[in-house]
Amino acid sequence: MLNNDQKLVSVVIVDDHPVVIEGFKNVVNNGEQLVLKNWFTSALDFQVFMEEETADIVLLDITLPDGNGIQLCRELKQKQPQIIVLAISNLSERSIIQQMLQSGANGYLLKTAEPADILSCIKRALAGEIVLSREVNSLFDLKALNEPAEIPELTKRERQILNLIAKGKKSAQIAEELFISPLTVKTHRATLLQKFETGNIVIAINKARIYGLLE
Amino acid sequence: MLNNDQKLVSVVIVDDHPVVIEGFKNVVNNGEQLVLKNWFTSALDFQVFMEEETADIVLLDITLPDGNGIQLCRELKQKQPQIIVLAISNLSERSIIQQMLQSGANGYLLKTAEPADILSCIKRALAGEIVLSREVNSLFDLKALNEPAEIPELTKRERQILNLIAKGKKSAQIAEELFISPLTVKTHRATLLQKFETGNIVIAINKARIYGLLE
DNA sequence: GACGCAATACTCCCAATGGAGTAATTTTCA
DNA sequence: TGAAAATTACTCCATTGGGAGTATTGCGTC
Repeated sequence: MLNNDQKLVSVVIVDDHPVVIEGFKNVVNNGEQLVLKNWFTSALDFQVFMEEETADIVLLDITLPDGNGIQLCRELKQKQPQIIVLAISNLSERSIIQQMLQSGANGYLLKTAEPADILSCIKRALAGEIVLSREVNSLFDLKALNEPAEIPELTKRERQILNLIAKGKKSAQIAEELFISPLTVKTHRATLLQKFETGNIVIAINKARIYGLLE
Repeated sequence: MLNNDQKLVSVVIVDDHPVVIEGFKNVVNNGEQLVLKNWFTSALDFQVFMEEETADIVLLDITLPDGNGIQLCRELKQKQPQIIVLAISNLSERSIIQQMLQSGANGYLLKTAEPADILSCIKRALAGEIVLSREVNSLFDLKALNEPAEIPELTKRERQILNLIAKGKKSAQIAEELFISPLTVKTHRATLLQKFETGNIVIAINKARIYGLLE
């Protein structure tokens, strides 16, 4: 059902699950004027591609094995602000949605959203709207989401160590694995507790999980 | 590429993400003789359907909003042992794969698996093999996965305390909250570590989460 | 009423974690 | 190239957690 007087809209998908990409292919193919330009299962490949190329819409998973979507979105929007970025995620935590929108995303879609809902969001985002998929919309007020929220910014090493802690490894094991002193692990651990504003590593892990900083 | 002298293989998909279902539709449509019979985004709907109907293959997500796949698989296999159940999941935790296989699943696929890998697994499962997707296979030895694994049986109090620990509360806080001695909390904590066969409470929490013992 | 089990509470001892600093070296990037 | 940030490593001290054991009370149930 192509409308000849409107140009095609190119879409790029970033998600570490090939099956999810297959799913979005279906959704995109059912959308008017939408053409899938490329897809990626890693943040790095996507970044390399975006150095040279562009797209009209990027569907961006926020939890990727080699990077976090919030950061990715921020960087992309700095270089190519005209691109419409729609975050896709499992998480309906208020703070992470906030973070994503404040990083310049044009919308936030849950992976539990129906294809029709996704297409409607894409269409509205193209028209300049900031969009939330239905379930997110029913949970949060878009206006209220514009208050500032602080997700701690972790360094690579800190994220790496937090992930190991979250897997149940002790400082000594982590030190051995990373060829550093247990005392250094202790330092990172302390920094993590500070950044998450808690004195309990289990709480830090929980927050990190919510914010999508794990895995 | 249908082969007329072989009958069609009916597939049912259970996953709470419509996009993932769309993806599996693509994968199934590219498979020889595979026909998608139905799909569900909730455990309950699936169970109701399976009371009256059957299928050759069930692709079963293990994390569902209203149930856990391990239990679902066990129940399904009791009623209809001929059905080939392939678990699909994000988790590559040894213990959960073990648990799934011991609940009668015919295989375990990661959501990060490539479509070709998934089709190959389906084909081999149809031939009677117990299959693991490529990445799982490289991590674990199938034989080793057949050692018995058990979900620990927790008492009410233990589950209650584990939940509080998982929320990041310390023994002292828990004691205060439950009007018991911190030493009693310590005893329960020790019992939990024993039952989960670990010396690290984070690992106990992770296992409990996987087994659906939390919240 | 005897038995099993859950829940309670304690002992001693040692290892691990958390709090608060200081500081050198290496990487990153403007 | 120079400044800022990240990574490394340490000190001292207090609190918490983990290992191993013992023991009492109370509640179902067979």
